[in-house]
Amino acid sequence: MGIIRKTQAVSLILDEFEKESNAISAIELIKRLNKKINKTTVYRLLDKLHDDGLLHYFLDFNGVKWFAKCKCCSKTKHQDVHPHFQCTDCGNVDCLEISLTIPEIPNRKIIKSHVLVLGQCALCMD
Amino acid sequence: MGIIRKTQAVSLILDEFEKESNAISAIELIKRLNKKINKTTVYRLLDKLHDDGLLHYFLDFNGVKWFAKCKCCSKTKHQDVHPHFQCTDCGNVDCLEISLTIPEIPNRKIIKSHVLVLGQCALCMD
DNA sequence: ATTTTAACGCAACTAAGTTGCAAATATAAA
DNA sequence: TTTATATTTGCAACTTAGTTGCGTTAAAAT
Repeated sequence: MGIIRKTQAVSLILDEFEKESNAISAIELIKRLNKKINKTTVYRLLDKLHDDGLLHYFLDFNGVKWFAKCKCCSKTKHQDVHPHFQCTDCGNVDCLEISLTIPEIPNRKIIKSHVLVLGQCALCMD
Repeated sequence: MGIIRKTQAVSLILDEFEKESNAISAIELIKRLNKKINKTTVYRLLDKLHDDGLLHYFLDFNGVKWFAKCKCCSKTKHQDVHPHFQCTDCGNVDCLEISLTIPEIPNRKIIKSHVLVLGQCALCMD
């Protein structure tokens, strides 16, 4: 697919990711842009932005889809393979700036892996 | 919660996990036991078996719930923290017998983590 | 300015899982 | 071994997150 036209909806979504350093769930984004963009469009654009390598996504502990800006992905390959962290208290999700290496596993060809860490973030810790 | 009565439904579910060494998705289990147990009951019992430390569960790349026998969990603590592997071809999921250590992260208290690996299993590799 | 084609909004749908409640069944008590 | 009590079950209806089809709107190419 890929983005072809720079529409108003595309800018609105990209704006949200500009002013937010954390990841944003699809649900949250739909809430924020409610009345401005239809949820179908939000889902479709998130997909396209992912295809274009502008965003990456992952599922949290509840199976909900979260999106975040890619720092080093191209249209062809999503290089951004880092763990994601979800706070039990505030529910916020962000990308961890560490890289984990999954060891080779006999008799299996690893394609990719997802690491999701659950815990308390700095703000919720005390 | 916890299992209190050894009912027919409980035995049927435990049987499925006896004859299957891999993980089983809730959906698959409901299909297999269709006509024998209602899906509400299946979900409820899976929850209870999890609470009792007999099963552990995790979400796959599609956000679908999978359950597998615990090898070393108690009612109070789920120790079974190992990666899970999903095959792109056959869709089967199983537990990897390796343990990964998530490094300490500054300013965060880690509670638990999920590692999900996607790839090809031995049977689907050639 | 007109045409072409992609993007959008809406309503209706799907899939996975949950909830409330009455009926059935297991266990405890008599 | 029957009766009483309480847990389990099945059913239908609901919820939540996300998807699909299609007619309309809006970019952008001509």
